[in-house]
Formats: sequence, structure tokens, C-alpha cells
Amino acid sequence: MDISTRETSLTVGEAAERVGLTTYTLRWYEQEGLVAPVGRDSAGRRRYTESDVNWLFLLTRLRRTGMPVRDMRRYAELARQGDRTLGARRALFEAHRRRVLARMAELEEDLKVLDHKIDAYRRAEEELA
Amino acid sequence: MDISTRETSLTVGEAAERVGLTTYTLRWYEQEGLVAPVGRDSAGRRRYTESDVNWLFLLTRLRRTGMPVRDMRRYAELARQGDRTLGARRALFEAHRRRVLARMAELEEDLKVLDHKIDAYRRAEEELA
DNA sequence: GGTTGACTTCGAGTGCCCTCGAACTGGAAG
DNA sequence: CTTCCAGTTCGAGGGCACTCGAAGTCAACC
Repeated sequence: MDISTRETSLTVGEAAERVGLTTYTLRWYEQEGLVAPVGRDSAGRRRYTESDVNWLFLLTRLRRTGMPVRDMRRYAELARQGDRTLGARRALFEAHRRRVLARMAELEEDLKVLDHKIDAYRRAEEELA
Repeated sequence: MDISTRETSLTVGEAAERVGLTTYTLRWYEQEGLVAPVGRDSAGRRRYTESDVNWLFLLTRLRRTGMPVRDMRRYAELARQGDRTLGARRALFEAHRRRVLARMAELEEDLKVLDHKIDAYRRAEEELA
């Protein structure tokens, strides 16, 4: 393999490590249409480009914020249709952004419950001490 | 049924509505040991007390913050052992609190990615306009 | 006293997201 | 040239947290 290929493309294992997913998951994402078919070398092995890796990274953030795989697939389909879906993709992100904010607000509420509980335990422990 | 019972105890359906879970889930939680066996009326139907409902509410907050059912069970077991596990329960909550904080920090990072992406889409749309 | 509707138990089924085993292939190192 | 490792496909399996269907019971209302 030539130098330029070596410098810009990664095997499935390398890509997996970069983005923090397993090789199983990477292949599965591709199969599920979350990732466009990845290029192959002469032996039929996947070669991930920079932009493949960037895309995967974005997917991990979407996933981590609780976006279902189904929605990620919809997003991937939009992205594959090019510029004419820019608005739709932005809308998708804006809607998701609102969900993430709501989730964060929930967590803050829940944190309060946790803190109250911790406090109650602390006081109860002092009672018994 | 007498008035005091009517005022302080709820059927599984009522309890479910109060805490935002289904009747299925409430029974399943009990079966899984997340809830101590609930009192029954003369016909064998569950009657949830105030404190049952409070406990269930707490469980929903733990669940919502991502605590696995397995850990909730462990917590429930500790609670059933009385005062001598106060320290352990507090430690459990403190550890969980740290996880929630970490999760919130993650979400904030992810929100940044989302915002950058939204911005990029906005600019790309303007390019095309 | 019959109908309705919410309850009971039990085990099976569902949806989501991976995760893995099996059988095979091909390039690289010794 | 053999050994080894990382890759390939395919379909099956697994963990988690519910969710439901079936068959039955019981209290309440008309």
C-alpha cells in the first residue's frame, strides 16, 4: 500500500479504537445504514478515511445523547442525499438539541433528589452516632 | 374498606399513575425485589401506602438517572436491612451522584458538538441561498 | 344476579443495541 | 513455505427493561 493510503486510511480495528466502538459495532453500523459503505482495499478489507472517522465520531455523540439508532439512520440517509437536505438535517439537530436540554434539566432535578437523600442519610447517621 | 384505608392506600393502577409507571412495571419491580412485598386487601389486591409511593418515586428518579435495575435492587436490599446500612446507602448515592455529574458533563460536551453542527448547517444553507 | 372492569398470576414476547461464534481468506513476518 | 493475525460474511445469541396475553377472581353497580 502506498504512503498516502497509509496515512489517511485506517483498518476497521484502528477506526474502532479511534472512535471508541468495537469492530463488531462498526460493521453493524454500516450494515444498518448508519454509515455509507466504506471503501475497501484490494483484499476486500475496509479502509476508513478521515471523513469516515469524523462521521463515526459524530454518530457516537448522537448516540451518547440518547438518539435512537433509527433516528441516526434517518439522519444518515439525509446526509447521503446531499445539500438539498441541509435544512432537514439542521431541523433534526435543533429538535435533538431541545431533547438534550430537556434531559439535562431532568438530570438537574434528579440531582437535587439525590442530594436531599444524601443529606437525609448523613443526618440519620448522626442521629445514630 | 374503611375510611383510613381509603385515604392512605392506592390500587396498583392508582399508584402506577402517580409515579408514572405502568401497572405491569409496578408488579415487575416488586417481583424483582425493587419494592418490598406490597400489602394486600382482603381480596388479595395490592394496596400501596404513601411510603410505598414515595419509595417508587425515588426509584423512578434513580432509573431516570441511568441506574441499572440491578443496582436499584442492591439498594432496595440495603434499605430493607434497616439503619445499619445507612452508611452503605449514602455511599451508594454519593457514587451515583458522581456518575450523574459525569453524565451531565458529557452532555454539555455533546451539546457543543450539536451547536457547532447546527451552525455549520446554517452557514452552508446561506452559501446555497 | 348479571355485567363490567380492574385486579390476580404466570410465562412468553418485544424492542433496542449490540456481541459473538463459525468458517473462511489474505497479507506480512520469520 | 508455514504461521499468524486481522480481516471477511452470515446468522444466531445475549442483556436489559419492560410489556403483554391468557385465564381466572372479585367487588361494585344497575
